[in-house]
Amino acid sequence: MTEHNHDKLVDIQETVKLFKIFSDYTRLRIIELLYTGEKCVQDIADSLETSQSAISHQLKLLRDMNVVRARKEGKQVIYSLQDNHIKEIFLIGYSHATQCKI
Amino acid sequence: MTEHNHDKLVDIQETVKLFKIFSDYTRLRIIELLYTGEKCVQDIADSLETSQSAISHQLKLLRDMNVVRARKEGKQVIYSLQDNHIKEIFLIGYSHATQCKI
DNA sequence: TTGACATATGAGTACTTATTCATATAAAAT
DNA sequence: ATTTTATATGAATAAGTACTCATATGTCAA
Repeated sequence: MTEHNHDKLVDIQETVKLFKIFSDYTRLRIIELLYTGEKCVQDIADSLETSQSAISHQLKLLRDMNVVRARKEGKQVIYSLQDNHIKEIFLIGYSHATQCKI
Repeated sequence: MTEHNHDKLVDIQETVKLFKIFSDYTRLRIIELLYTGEKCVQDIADSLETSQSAISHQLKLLRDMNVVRARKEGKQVIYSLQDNHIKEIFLIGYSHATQCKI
Protein backbone atom coordinates (compact mmCIF):
# COMPACT_ATOMS: atom_id res chain seq x y z
CA MET A 1 0.00 0.00 0.00
CA THR A 2 1.30 3.44 -0.86
CA GLU A 3 1.89 6.12 1.73
CA HIS A 4 -0.85 8.14 0.08
CA ASN A 5 -3.35 5.33 0.51
CA HIS A 6 -2.32 4.84 4.10
CA ASP A 7 -3.03 8.50 4.81
CA LYS A 8 -6.40 8.18 3.15
CA LEU A 9 -7.34 5.24 5.34
CA VAL A 10 -6.34 7.18 8.43
CA ASP A 11 -8.54 10.03 7.22
CA ILE A 12 -11.41 7.61 6.76
CA GLN A 13 -10.90 6.41 10.32
CA GLU A 14 -10.99 10.00 11.55
CA THR A 15 -14.20 10.52 9.62
CA VAL A 16 -15.69 7.42 11.20
CA LYS A 17 -14.81 8.78 14.63
CA LEU A 18 -16.49 12.06 13.79
CA PHE A 19 -19.69 10.40 12.59
CA LYS A 20 -19.70 8.10 15.61
CA ILE A 21 -20.03 11.11 17.89
CA PHE A 22 -23.26 12.03 16.18
CA SER A 23 -24.68 8.52 16.07
CA ASP A 24 -25.99 8.14 19.58
CA TYR A 25 -29.41 9.34 20.68
CA THR A 26 -28.29 10.85 23.98
CA ARG A 27 -25.23 12.55 22.50
CA LEU A 28 -27.14 13.99 19.57
CA ARG A 29 -29.82 15.36 21.91
CA ILE A 30 -27.07 16.97 23.99
CA ILE A 31 -25.63 18.55 20.86
CA GLU A 32 -29.07 19.74 19.78
CA LEU A 33 -29.72 21.16 23.24
CA LEU A 34 -26.42 23.03 23.31
CA TYR A 35 -27.13 24.32 19.81
CA THR A 36 -29.14 27.18 21.29
CA GLY A 37 -26.67 27.95 24.05
CA GLU A 38 -24.62 26.75 27.01
CA LYS A 39 -26.13 24.61 29.77
CA CYS A 40 -24.97 23.06 33.02
CA VAL A 41 -24.94 19.30 33.53
CA GLN A 42 -28.06 19.03 35.65
CA ASP A 43 -30.07 21.18 33.24
CA ILE A 44 -29.05 18.88 30.41
CA ALA A 45 -29.97 15.82 32.45
CA ASP A 46 -33.34 17.32 33.38
CA SER A 47 -34.12 18.40 29.81
CA LEU A 48 -33.31 14.99 28.40
CA GLU A 49 -34.88 13.10 31.31
CA THR A 50 -31.70 11.07 31.66
CA SER A 51 -29.61 10.40 34.74
CA GLN A 52 -26.84 12.80 35.70
CA SER A 53 -24.37 9.95 35.50
CA ALA A 54 -25.31 8.93 31.99
CA ILE A 55 -25.08 12.54 30.85
CA SER A 56 -21.71 13.01 32.52
CA HIS A 57 -20.34 9.91 30.82
CA GLN A 58 -21.47 11.16 27.42
CA LEU A 59 -20.18 14.65 28.11
CA LYS A 60 -16.78 13.16 28.80
CA LEU A 61 -16.79 11.50 25.36
CA LEU A 62 -17.90 14.76 23.77
CA ARG A 63 -15.14 16.64 25.61
CA ASP A 64 -12.51 14.10 24.60
CA MET A 65 -13.54 14.51 20.97
CA ASN A 66 -13.54 18.31 21.25
CA VAL A 67 -17.20 18.55 20.41
CA VAL A 68 -18.06 20.48 23.56
CA ARG A 69 -16.10 22.67 25.91
CA ALA A 70 -16.58 22.92 29.65
CA ARG A 71 -16.18 25.86 31.98
CA LYS A 72 -16.55 25.89 35.75
CA GLU A 73 -18.85 28.29 37.47
CA GLY A 74 -18.98 27.69 41.20
CA LYS A 75 -20.25 24.20 41.81
CA GLN A 76 -21.59 23.90 38.31
CA VAL A 77 -19.88 23.01 35.07
CA ILE A 78 -21.25 24.78 32.04
CA TYR A 79 -21.05 23.06 28.68
CA SER A 80 -21.22 24.55 25.21
CA LEU A 81 -20.51 23.44 21.66
CA GLN A 82 -16.86 23.74 20.73
CA ASP A 83 -17.29 25.50 17.37
CA ASN A 84 -19.47 26.05 14.33
CA HIS A 85 -18.19 22.95 12.54
CA ILE A 86 -20.18 20.90 14.99
CA LYS A 87 -23.29 22.93 14.31
CA GLU A 88 -22.81 22.59 10.58
CA ILE A 89 -22.44 18.82 10.63
CA PHE A 90 -25.43 18.42 12.92
CA LEU A 91 -27.53 20.64 10.69
CA ILE A 92 -26.57 18.86 7.46
CA GLY A 93 -27.42 15.48 8.95
CA TYR A 94 -30.59 16.69 10.60
CA SER A 95 -31.95 18.37 7.50
CA HIS A 96 -31.14 15.39 5.29
CA ALA A 97 -32.69 12.94 7.72
CA THR A 98 -35.86 14.96 8.15
CA GLN A 99 -36.27 15.81 4.49
CA CYS A 100 -35.49 12.39 3.13
CA LYS A 101 -36.51 10.16 6.02
CA ILE A 102 -33.62 7.94 5.02
CA MET B 1 -44.62 16.26 26.03
CA THR B 2 -46.11 18.21 23.17
CA GLU B 3 -46.76 16.71 19.77
CA HIS B 4 -44.20 19.11 18.36
CA ASN B 5 -41.52 17.87 20.72
CA HIS B 6 -42.40 14.28 19.96
CA ASP B 7 -41.86 14.92 16.25
CA LYS B 8 -38.55 16.54 16.99
CA LEU B 9 -37.34 13.52 18.93
CA VAL B 10 -38.36 11.23 16.08
CA ASP B 11 -36.36 13.46 13.75
CA ILE B 12 -33.37 13.20 16.07
CA GLN B 13 -33.69 9.44 15.98
CA GLU B 14 -33.74 9.53 12.17
CA THR B 15 -30.63 11.69 12.23
CA VAL B 16 -28.92 9.22 14.54
CA LYS B 17 -29.74 6.42 12.08
CA LEU B 18 -28.27 8.44 9.24
CA PHE B 19 -25.03 9.17 11.10
CA LYS B 20 -24.80 5.53 12.19
CA ILE B 21 -24.54 4.46 8.57
CA PHE B 22 -21.43 6.56 8.19
CA SER B 23 -19.84 5.53 11.46
CA ASP B 24 -18.37 2.17 10.55
CA TYR B 25 -14.99 1.73 8.93
CA THR B 26 -16.08 -0.90 6.41
CA ARG B 27 -19.26 0.90 5.44
CA LEU B 28 -17.53 4.26 5.03
CA ARG B 29 -14.85 2.69 2.85
CA ILE B 30 -17.59 1.14 0.71
CA ILE B 31 -19.22 4.55 0.37
CA GLU B 32 -15.90 6.15 -0.48
CA LEU B 33 -15.18 3.44 -3.04
CA LEU B 34 -18.56 3.85 -4.71
CA TYR B 35 -18.05 7.60 -4.72
CA THR B 36 -16.15 7.31 -7.99
CA GLY B 37 -18.54 4.86 -9.60
CA GLU B 38 -20.40 1.57 -9.42
CA LYS B 39 -18.70 -1.67 -8.43
CA CYS B 40 -19.63 -5.33 -8.08
CA VAL B 41 -19.45 -7.11 -4.73
CA GLN B 42 -16.23 -9.01 -5.32
CA ASP B 43 -14.43 -5.90 -6.56
CA ILE B 44 -15.44 -4.10 -3.38
CA ALA B 45 -14.30 -7.02 -1.24
CA ASP B 46 -10.97 -7.17 -3.09
CA SER B 47 -10.39 -3.42 -2.89
CA LEU B 48 -11.09 -3.32 0.83
CA GLU B 49 -9.31 -6.61 1.55
CA THR B 50 -12.36 -7.82 3.41
CA SER B 51 -14.30 -11.05 3.04
CA GLN B 52 -17.14 -11.26 0.53
CA SER B 53 -19.48 -12.21 3.35
CA ALA B 54 -18.62 -9.22 5.51
CA ILE B 55 -19.07 -6.90 2.53
CA SER B 56 -22.40 -8.49 1.61
CA HIS B 57 -23.68 -8.04 5.15
CA GLN B 58 -22.75 -4.37 5.15
CA LEU B 59 -24.18 -3.88 1.66
CA LYS B 60 -27.47 -5.22 2.94
CA LEU B 61 -27.51 -2.59 5.69
CA LEU B 62 -26.63 0.10 3.17
CA ARG B 63 -29.41 -1.12 0.86
CA ASP B 64 -31.93 -1.18 3.68
CA MET B 65 -31.06 2.40 4.52
CA ASN B 66 -31.26 3.47 0.87
CA VAL B 67 -27.65 4.53 0.81
CA VAL B 68 -26.78 2.29 -2.13
CA ARG B 69 -28.75 0.72 -4.91
CA ALA B 70 -28.14 -2.69 -6.47
CA ARG B 71 -28.58 -3.88 -10.02
CA LYS B 72 -28.08 -7.37 -11.38
CA GLU B 73 -25.85 -8.03 -14.34
CA GLY B 74 -25.54 -11.71 -15.05
CA LYS B 75 -24.07 -13.39 -12.03
CA GLN B 76 -22.84 -10.16 -10.60
CA VAL B 77 -24.62 -7.52 -8.57
CA ILE B 78 -23.47 -4.00 -9.23
CA TYR B 79 -23.72 -1.46 -6.43
CA SER B 80 -23.75 2.31 -6.62
CA LEU B 81 -24.53 5.21 -4.32
CA GLN B 82 -28.23 5.99 -4.15
CA ASP B 83 -28.04 9.77 -4.63
CA ASN B 84 -26.00 12.92 -4.17
CA HIS B 85 -27.20 13.45 -0.59
CA ILE B 86 -25.00 10.56 0.41
CA LYS B 87 -22.03 12.06 -1.36
CA GLU B 88 -22.65 15.42 0.27
CA ILE B 89 -22.82 14.06 3.80
CA PHE B 90 -19.72 11.93 3.26
CA LEU B 91 -17.82 14.89 1.88
CA ILE B 92 -18.81 17.25 4.70
CA GLY B 93 -17.74 14.75 7.32
CA TYR B 94 -14.57 13.78 5.50
CA SER B 95 -13.41 17.33 4.96
CA HIS B 96 -14.16 18.33 8.53
CA ALA B 97 -12.41 15.30 9.95
CA THR B 98 -9.33 15.74 7.79
CA GLN B 99 -9.10 19.49 8.27
CA CYS B 100 -9.77 19.54 11.97
CA LYS B 101 -8.54 16.12 13.04
CA ILE B 102 -11.32 16.16 15.59
C1' DT C 1 -15.17 21.68 59.98
C1' DT C 2 -19.23 19.64 58.64
C1' DG C 3 -22.93 19.03 55.61
C1' DA C 4 -25.18 19.76 51.28
C1' DC C 5 -24.91 20.14 46.50
C1' DA C 6 -22.91 19.49 41.60
C1' DT C 7 -20.24 16.76 38.82
C1' DA C 8 -17.05 12.91 37.58
C1' DT C 9 -15.77 8.25 37.27
C1' DG C 10 -14.77 3.07 37.93
C1' DA C 11 -16.98 -1.42 37.78
C1' DG C 12 -20.48 -4.29 36.31
C1' DT C 13 -24.18 -5.44 33.19
C1' DA C 14 -27.13 -5.58 29.25
C1' DC C 15 -27.39 -4.68 24.68
C1' DT C 16 -25.79 -3.87 20.07
C1' DT C 17 -23.09 -5.01 16.19
C1' DA C 18 -19.30 -6.55 12.87
C1' DT C 19 -17.21 -10.44 11.66
C1' DT C 20 -16.58 -15.49 10.51
C1' DC C 21 -18.22 -19.88 9.13
C1' DA C 22 -21.26 -22.69 6.86
C1' DT C 23 -24.59 -22.91 3.65
C1' DA C 24 -28.30 -21.32 0.48
C1' DT C 25 -29.64 -19.25 -3.88
C1' DA C 26 -29.01 -18.10 -8.56
C1' DA C 27 -26.87 -17.61 -12.98
C1' DA C 28 -23.56 -19.11 -16.37
C1' DA C 29 -20.45 -22.53 -18.37
C1' DT C 30 -19.19 -27.16 -19.51
C1' DA D 1 -27.57 -32.10 -15.78
C1' DT D 2 -23.63 -30.93 -13.27
C1' DT D 3 -20.17 -27.89 -11.94
C1' DT D 4 -18.42 -23.43 -11.27
C1' DT D 5 -18.85 -18.70 -10.08
C1' DA D 6 -21.13 -14.65 -7.68
C1' DT D 7 -23.80 -13.17 -4.08
C1' DA D 8 -26.80 -13.53 0.08
C1' DT D 9 -27.87 -14.95 4.61
C1' DG D 10 -28.64 -17.40 9.29
C1' DA D 11 -26.22 -18.57 13.47
C1' DA D 12 -22.54 -18.06 16.56
C1' DT D 13 -18.96 -15.36 18.52
C1' DA D 14 -16.29 -11.53 19.91
C1' DA D 15 -15.79 -6.84 20.60
C1' DG D 16 -17.66 -2.43 21.63
C1' DT D 17 -20.65 0.59 24.22
C1' DA D 18 -24.42 3.01 26.95
C1' DC D 19 -26.47 2.61 31.01
C1' DT D 20 -26.87 1.93 36.32
C1' DC D 21 -25.04 1.86 40.80
C1' DA D 22 -21.91 3.17 44.09
C1' DT D 23 -18.63 6.28 45.25
C1' DA D 24 -15.10 9.90 44.68
C1' DT D 25 -13.99 14.72 44.01
C1' DG D 26 -14.70 19.43 44.41
C1' DT D 27 -17.22 23.66 45.87
C1' DC D 28 -20.03 26.44 48.66
C1' DA D 29 -22.77 27.45 52.93
C1' DA D 30 -23.61 27.26 57.71
